[in-house]
Amino acid sequence: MLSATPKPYHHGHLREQLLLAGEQALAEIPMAQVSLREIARRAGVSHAAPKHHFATMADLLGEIAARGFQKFVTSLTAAADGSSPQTPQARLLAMGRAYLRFAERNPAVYSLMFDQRNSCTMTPALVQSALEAWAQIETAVAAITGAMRAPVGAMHVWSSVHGLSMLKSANRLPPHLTLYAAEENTLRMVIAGLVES
Amino acid sequence: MLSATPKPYHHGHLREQLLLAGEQALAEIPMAQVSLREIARRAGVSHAAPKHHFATMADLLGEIAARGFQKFVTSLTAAADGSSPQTPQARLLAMGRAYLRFAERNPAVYSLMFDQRNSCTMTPALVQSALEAWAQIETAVAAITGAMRAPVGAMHVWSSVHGLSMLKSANRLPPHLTLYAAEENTLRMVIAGLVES
DNA sequence: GTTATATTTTTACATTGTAAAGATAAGGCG
DNA sequence: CGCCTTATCTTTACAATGTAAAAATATAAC
Repeated sequence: MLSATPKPYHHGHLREQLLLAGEQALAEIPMAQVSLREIARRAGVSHAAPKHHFATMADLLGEIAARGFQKFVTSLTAAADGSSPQTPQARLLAMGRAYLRFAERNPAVYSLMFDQRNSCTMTPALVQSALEAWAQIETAVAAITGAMRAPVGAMHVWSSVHGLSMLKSANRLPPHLTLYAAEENTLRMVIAGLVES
Repeated sequence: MLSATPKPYHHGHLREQLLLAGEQALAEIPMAQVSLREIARRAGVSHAAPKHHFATMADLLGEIAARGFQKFVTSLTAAADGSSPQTPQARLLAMGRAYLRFAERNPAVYSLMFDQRNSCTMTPALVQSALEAWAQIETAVAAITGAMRAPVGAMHVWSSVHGLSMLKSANRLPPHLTLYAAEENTLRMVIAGLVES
């Protein structure tokens, strides 16, 4: 009865194209203007076409967020495994820098990944990849603090970099700070807090 | 020609009532359902009535956010000046706890205060009260680190508590953490990072 | 009391997300 | 190949939203 053909019928790859169009829109226009109809427009289909691939807009955004988390995990891994022999601290520092860079380069997707307004659905894929990211940081922290203290330590680290990213993209940091140096110092303080607590 | 009467004409205090209705709505219903028309409904006026008091919905929300920052500053001050003789660390710890409590009790207003989507206007009042909050934390940090390092230290502290608040309200913290203890530990690590860096 | 002005309501419009019905093309099967 | 089922997309429709303009109404000034 059912064909398991990977390619859809008319458009080609509408589902994938909608995701790409959504990501493109999030990168190009202010978030408030990203609508389902706008995404459909960019994909070159009618405004109701997405319905058969995503029941609701929150589902589409949820999948975009999940994909964001995957790229995010990839970025952190790449940064951590970058230059070969490292101390655990240097490794965590590299991950922290990669974290901040990802948030800076993908502000809209990043804010979707940590959305406060339930505008994106918590699909299993989203939860899954979010937990992966968490585990990744927890592992890096464990190498410094030991497994016992890793959960709490990871929460400390994540809170700091997440908070800094959000404050920055929301323009809620006071103007008299030179950002780059402040970021580096924050990362150092976070790690110091880990070690000394 | 112009009267500087503080009380409006028909309704009584529509401007104030709209702000109250907005705050009430933010506290009672999910954020996605808070609309200008809903707020007008709660104030018992037509959907276009707000126009003469707030040019746009973002302006109304901006003023609600500004008021949020004012209450926020008040809460932090109260917590800091609570029990009389304190070490600088104890004082900062109390402020950190008050910060987390405010965010927990007013999640919608809090997320408006740090809005990512430009859904609220950056009125001068908003900027002003946000800077006050910042100065307050910076002062408390300066008592520990000295004025020189206070700006960077304040950024570290604020990032941590803000990040933790957001992660919590967005449900992005892993489930296996017992929250209260983790919060206390995070605050301790933040302060340790301040001192030892 | 009359007039000017501030405030609110009515009415209107473009846009949005979603639902349902209709059109279209692909695949299965004779 | 020809028919039919099914997946995909479009058309059409509807309720809700933010904003704008016009009409109505109450307050203040004189």
